[in-house]
Amino acid sequence: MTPHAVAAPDFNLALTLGSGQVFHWRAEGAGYAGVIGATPVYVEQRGARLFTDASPVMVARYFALDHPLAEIYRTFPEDPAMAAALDFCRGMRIIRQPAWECLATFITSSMKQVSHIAQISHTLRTRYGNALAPGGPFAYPTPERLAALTEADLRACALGYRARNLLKTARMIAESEVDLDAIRAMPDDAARAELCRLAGVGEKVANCVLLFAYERVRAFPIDVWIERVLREHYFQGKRKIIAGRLRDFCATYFGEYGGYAQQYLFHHARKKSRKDESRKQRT
DNA sequence: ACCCAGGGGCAAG
DNA sequence: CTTGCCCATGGG
Repeated sequence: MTPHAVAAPDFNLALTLGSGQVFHWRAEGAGYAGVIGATPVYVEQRGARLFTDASPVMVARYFALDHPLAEIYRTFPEDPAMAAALDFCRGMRIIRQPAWECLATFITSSMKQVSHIAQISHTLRTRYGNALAPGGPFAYPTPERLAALTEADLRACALGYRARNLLKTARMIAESEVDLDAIRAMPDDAARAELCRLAGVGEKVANCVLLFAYERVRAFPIDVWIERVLREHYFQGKRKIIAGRLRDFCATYFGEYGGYAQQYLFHHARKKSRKDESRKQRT
């Protein structure tokens, strides 16, 4: 049943869900099944409209259908790498995730491939999350629920060394040592510093949470893929690249929607690389 | 048998 | 400020 229609111009649902910002949606029928907070949601795209069984207002907000995409594209720098990424990713949006599940998921993302992050998320949800209907789907487990577990419990979910960090952070949140709601009102730098107090959260993970959960569309996470893109297309020939210099460059060059630019460059680089690999195998 | 993945933390230059 | 090393686990 998908009784509600939502106008969704300049939007590509499949691209958005497959771009490595959220990890629990799965293809079902002609659309996708997932969870927004504590609400099970089915959504499918037909042309410039979404059809969903959930609240249209909630769906439109989650997928950030109010972001002015045309205006965002006008702020992108004009260079070949950015142009190729835009051409490849047109219609992708930076969605608005609940802060805790975004934070926890990116703590588990350290040195992991996208497919395995999804696997970990699924295991945590099914083992320790609340069932939102008989047999699922499941909400992401609350900080309180995870805080009551042992490190061994989490290691049994294939978390490896990340188990310690997730447990520590869950306890810090459950004890109100860090207040995720209060961060919403802070300026970018203060919010980032506050997030970095949590176990397993450094600059990269903090920027992911700022971008994907706190609507800080300027936040620019630098992971191995983005660093590769920067070296190849923006710092060619330079042997030594100071980390701080790289951060300053990204903060200024990509402009007020730098987080969008980053996500387009990231997804394009990842998919292009996979295509290159399969091409290499065929020849 | 390798190599790499949406890193962080800590010690040592 | 920087580099080096360790931390687990799965996919290619």
